[in-house]
Amino acid sequence: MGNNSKVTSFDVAERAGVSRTTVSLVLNKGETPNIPDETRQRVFQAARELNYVPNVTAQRLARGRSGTIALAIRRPTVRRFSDPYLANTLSGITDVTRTFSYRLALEMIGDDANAGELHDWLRSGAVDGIITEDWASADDLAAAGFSPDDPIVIISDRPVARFRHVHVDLLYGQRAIVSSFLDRGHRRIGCIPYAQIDTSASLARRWADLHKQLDEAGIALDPKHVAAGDRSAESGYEAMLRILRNKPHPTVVFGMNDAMALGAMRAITERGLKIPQDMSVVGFDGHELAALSSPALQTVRAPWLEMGRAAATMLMTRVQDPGAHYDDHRLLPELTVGGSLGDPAV
Amino acid sequence: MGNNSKVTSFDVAERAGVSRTTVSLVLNKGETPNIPDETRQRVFQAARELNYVPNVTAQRLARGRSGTIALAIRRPTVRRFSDPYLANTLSGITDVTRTFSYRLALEMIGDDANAGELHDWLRSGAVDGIITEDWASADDLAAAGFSPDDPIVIISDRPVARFRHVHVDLLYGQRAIVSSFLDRGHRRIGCIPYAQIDTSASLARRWADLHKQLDEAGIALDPKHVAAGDRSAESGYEAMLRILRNKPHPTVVFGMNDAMALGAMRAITERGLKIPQDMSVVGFDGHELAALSSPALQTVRAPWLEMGRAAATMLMTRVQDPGAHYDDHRLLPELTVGGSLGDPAV
DNA sequence: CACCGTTAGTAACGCGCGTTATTAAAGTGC
DNA sequence: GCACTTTAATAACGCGCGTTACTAACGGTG
Repeated sequence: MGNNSKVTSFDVAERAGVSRTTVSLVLNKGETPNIPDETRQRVFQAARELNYVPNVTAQRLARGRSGTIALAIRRPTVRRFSDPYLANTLSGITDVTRTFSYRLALEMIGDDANAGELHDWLRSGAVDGIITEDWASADDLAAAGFSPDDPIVIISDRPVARFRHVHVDLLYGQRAIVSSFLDRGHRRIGCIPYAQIDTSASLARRWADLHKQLDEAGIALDPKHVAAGDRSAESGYEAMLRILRNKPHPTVVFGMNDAMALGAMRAITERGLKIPQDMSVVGFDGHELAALSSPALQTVRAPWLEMGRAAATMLMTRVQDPGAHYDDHRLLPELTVGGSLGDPAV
Repeated sequence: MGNNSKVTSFDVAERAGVSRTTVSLVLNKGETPNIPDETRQRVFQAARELNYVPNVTAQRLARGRSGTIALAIRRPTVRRFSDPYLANTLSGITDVTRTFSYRLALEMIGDDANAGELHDWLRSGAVDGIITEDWASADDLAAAGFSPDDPIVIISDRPVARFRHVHVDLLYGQRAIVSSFLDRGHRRIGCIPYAQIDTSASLARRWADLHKQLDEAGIALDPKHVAAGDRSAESGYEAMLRILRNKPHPTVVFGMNDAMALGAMRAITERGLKIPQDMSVVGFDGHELAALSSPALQTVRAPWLEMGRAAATMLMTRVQDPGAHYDDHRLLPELTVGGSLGDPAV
């Protein structure tokens, strides 16, 4: 319906027979001593009649705040997949921003993203704070100009010195799942890692720690038992087919995310092998469908939802009060037992 | 590191020994006739030395554009699930916004969301355009003040008169999947719909059309063969258990999304029934794991990624040129054949 | 020398609103 | 009736930048 052309606070003021200042005071301040109720009502009515909507850009400029935080997700262009990480992280964050009346800007940045871009983005005033993830080290951020006092929260798989962060201890979770099959005596270990390991600090560390843990157990990964996927279930299926081409087969296969692990299960059973009698499979993520496979996939549930909430809460606290104290936040993945893991086949 | 306090274009101008106007011209206009190269370089250098980053809020105010589009997702607070819709829609949209150097604001609005909020949001100048979804009718939007000329793109399961929209013909897809089992002679139909049917126009239409299609085939749904879920696989599992409590069993079960259908498959096989010999299952969505179940789930793949791309492209075209012509866009889900559908059990 | 086009650059306004400092009028106490 | 406080409201500035219209100096031309 018409009335499209901009209505400004000036128009409201004119109609209410007051000054723009008064309009602004009435509309923004809860209780202002010097404005009698009668005047307030006049302003409200004028605003309503004109269907006044403040220009938020102007408000942001005047207030010096954008009322927005950003989530900078590092992610190669991957698609056609179902994503527990994204869906739950976003849910957790928006839960919090909503209670603060803040908006969320979503930025998908590439693997090659430069911390400097993030810093400029913050300095540009486009956002009041940033949640970001998966940096090799806080040094990258410091080098880009970030100070620990800046409104930035880092989601990381390990503690981040000095910076605000949410520590989701994926290595702890991975150790748990790996131990779960090592403890049963598995020695021939198959693995389906991500192909893009070198583009993600977190994946690189998981990969390195896996080797370390196996080393400690006196086990070496046979390259023939390793085939990478791209995070999709389909790729896990294909990777498993490659692994199955060589004998002896591994006695257990570790899919580094649940989707790939589930793909692997499919490949294994298609070959006529029984899980877990002939071969065990374990995953990592907490995909909702992991519990429904036959047998149920043994995995660890990563706390994506809680992570999103924690990161957003920490950031909003900082945004509202620059001097706010913060507590380190560590979240632990949780082992989920499933029938896909059994004793090693003889 | 240091240098934190705002550097404005005024500072750059001062350092370069020119006026703010010149700075603005140099930094924004590709070629400006009246500025000799020597001056340009001085400005660039001053900006670099001062580490100048323009205040985007001020730019937005001056330019009258926000450089941002919004995705308003209608979604009840559901969590801990994997989401092909969200992940792929977002991928599709950000693909496009990136090429236009636009930002994406993500707004999770509730079932109860009012189109008026969206309209105000647009009028507030916070965003230059909106992609939204799942409205009962364009009348809701028109009533809220939206005009067909406004920069809004509606994602819908049916054509939307007058408004820019991407028509993802879910009913076409559903008809295809339903026909696929009707044609095989199935008459006792089980169904796992969403519990929140009445909060979603699209779900309500799918539900209504399902009845219509069954009617046309002379079939009525037995209430004992219907149990609702909340979209999660877990809920589909439980719904299926409820359905299995009554005999005779349906010969086929239609899970209205893949996650629930996969949950149902699990419940069925746990009861010792064979799929599809004893009972068939079909789904709807195109979940990446549907193809990997045993047997593979027969379903229809909804084109979420293409939908995101199409919607964003259409919106960006409108944002850049208010008078731009647009073509209606219709996308069809695609039947995916799987072994989970067989002939009706005797 | 008067005229004029060109070059190089800037002053000034506008974007729409928040906020501080100030004014004008009305009320109070003695 | 005067000094003083309270009430009611506004003028004016600032946020940082884009853009238009205008100026001043310069160099050529007849």
